[in-house]
Amino acid sequence: MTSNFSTLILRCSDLKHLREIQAVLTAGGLLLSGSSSVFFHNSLIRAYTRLSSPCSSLPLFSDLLRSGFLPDSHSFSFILKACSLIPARFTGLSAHALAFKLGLDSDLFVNNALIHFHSVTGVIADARRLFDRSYQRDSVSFNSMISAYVRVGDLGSARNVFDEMPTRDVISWSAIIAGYAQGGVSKEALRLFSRMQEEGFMPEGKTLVSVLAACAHMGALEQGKWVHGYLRSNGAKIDVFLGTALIDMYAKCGEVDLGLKVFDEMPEKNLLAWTTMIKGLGMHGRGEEALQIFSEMERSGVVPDDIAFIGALCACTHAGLVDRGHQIFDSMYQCYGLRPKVEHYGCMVDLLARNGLLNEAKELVDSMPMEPDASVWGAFMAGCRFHRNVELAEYAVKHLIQLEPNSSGVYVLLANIYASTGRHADAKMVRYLMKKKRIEKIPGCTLVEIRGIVHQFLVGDTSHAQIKDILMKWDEIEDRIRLEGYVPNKKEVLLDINEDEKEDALSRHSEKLAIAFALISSEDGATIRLVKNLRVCTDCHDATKLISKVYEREIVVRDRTRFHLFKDGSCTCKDFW
DNA sequence: TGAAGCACGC
Repeated sequence: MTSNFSTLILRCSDLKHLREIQAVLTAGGLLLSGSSSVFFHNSLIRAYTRLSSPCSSLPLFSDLLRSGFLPDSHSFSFILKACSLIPARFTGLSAHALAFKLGLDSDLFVNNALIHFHSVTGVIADARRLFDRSYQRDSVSFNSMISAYVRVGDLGSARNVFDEMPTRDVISWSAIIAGYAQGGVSKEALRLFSRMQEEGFMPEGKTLVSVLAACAHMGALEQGKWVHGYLRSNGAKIDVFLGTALIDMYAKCGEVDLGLKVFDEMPEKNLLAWTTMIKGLGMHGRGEEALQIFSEMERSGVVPDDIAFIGALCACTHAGLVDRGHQIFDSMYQCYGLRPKVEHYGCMVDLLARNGLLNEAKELVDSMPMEPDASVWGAFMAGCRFHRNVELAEYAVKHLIQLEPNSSGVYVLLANIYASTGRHADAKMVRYLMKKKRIEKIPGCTLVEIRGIVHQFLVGDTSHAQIKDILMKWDEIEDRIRLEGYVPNKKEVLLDINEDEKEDALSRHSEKLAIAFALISSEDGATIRLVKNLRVCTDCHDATKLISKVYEREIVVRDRTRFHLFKDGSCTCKDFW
């Protein structure tokens, strides 16, 4: 009978069924008496945790203690897992104390569960102490420690543990790759992924989700496609995690239509999948489609959360859909009882300000129920720059500088506004202030993938092996686009230099270096894909439009916030960004 | 028995 029930519990795949089994066991008096009592409690605790209901596990553990039976090492490892998931620090600490009293804390499984529990709920030093003192260790102990460091963003320590492991397994590799991917160190994540394969490990779904995130971050389309192909050729089931990661990768690598295809083929979509698709379309300026998907999501019964609303509002911003933005913003509370957060106000201010409704944007900022943060003022100020409104920009700057006194962005934006409206003395003053406060500009950086290898260019970069050819190519490009009407736009050059030098500085923007390199290194007619860390500057935007025409190339540029597709001399952003 | 994965804002 015991084994019958245990099989039932083990195979149980839904909560309702599990509760029914528990009721039968209780009614039959099997839970609180007899030799199988501890065993049944353990199985139920484990099953509830596995079915994502760890809160139902806690009372079972208390019942076990009250009944007078002594929990065994299984009980402790299962309840600690539940406590890690909730997370329930107090119960976990009590379990730790009891395990210590019973001498079970040195058991390998219990100790590993304790390492995990402490790393999730407490101080990482506690987890480390348990790891260092453990009587015996296996790969799980090491893996738990790696992920503990990854969780707090301490990649150096995670890597040390990884390097010290006597034998690594797929999970060790997945954990360290996830760490680099989450920390934005995408290049190292991809490098480790190749090393993992060289050492003969087969990646699993969870590994590939992290790899795809790294590809998305870097704009490494070829490598991302390789992962997709790998999944297909292995007949792997694309679950909601992998599907979402693929959609995100395709969208962030400039191929949002391939993302749509993955999305349509997904048998099951959760809120994250919908949100990723909405945001992906929005980034490409396809606001109408994004909002259609948003409505479809609502119709399918998935309830949007505040992040989904950010996606929908961003889509309105990139497509200039002011009225729809207002409707969606209002529906947050009216339809779902969600109070807009400061981020949603930020989106609305962005939407209004970019569309020239600066006064309306200012009214919204002034009437917000919470203090506007730097992103709200930043959005407002970007709108002021776009529409060259110096007075309102200065108003924004006063607030922005208080909130972010050391951010270079504010100063750069302000100096650009002054320069572009002819107030050169003021622009100079801002530059002087930056120098005095030792605020450094974030250097512009552009990535370009050529045949699966990602090359990086910084502004004024001369470190690339082919830099001579690249600069020569730029001279040729500039000659050809000047014939089409290109005039270097010196207004946005911040450096305190003469006019000729300004042109020189412009021509060394990382985006131009990357395009010149791509033109040398890729086949005629191949699409060029760039990823930038900042927003595209006006001069690069003008130049790129003409390059797409003269060289008959499609150029896809992902900047800090959205995509630009340059083709035949124009851009999908309609000069609006 | 245990350990690893996805969306937003800058």
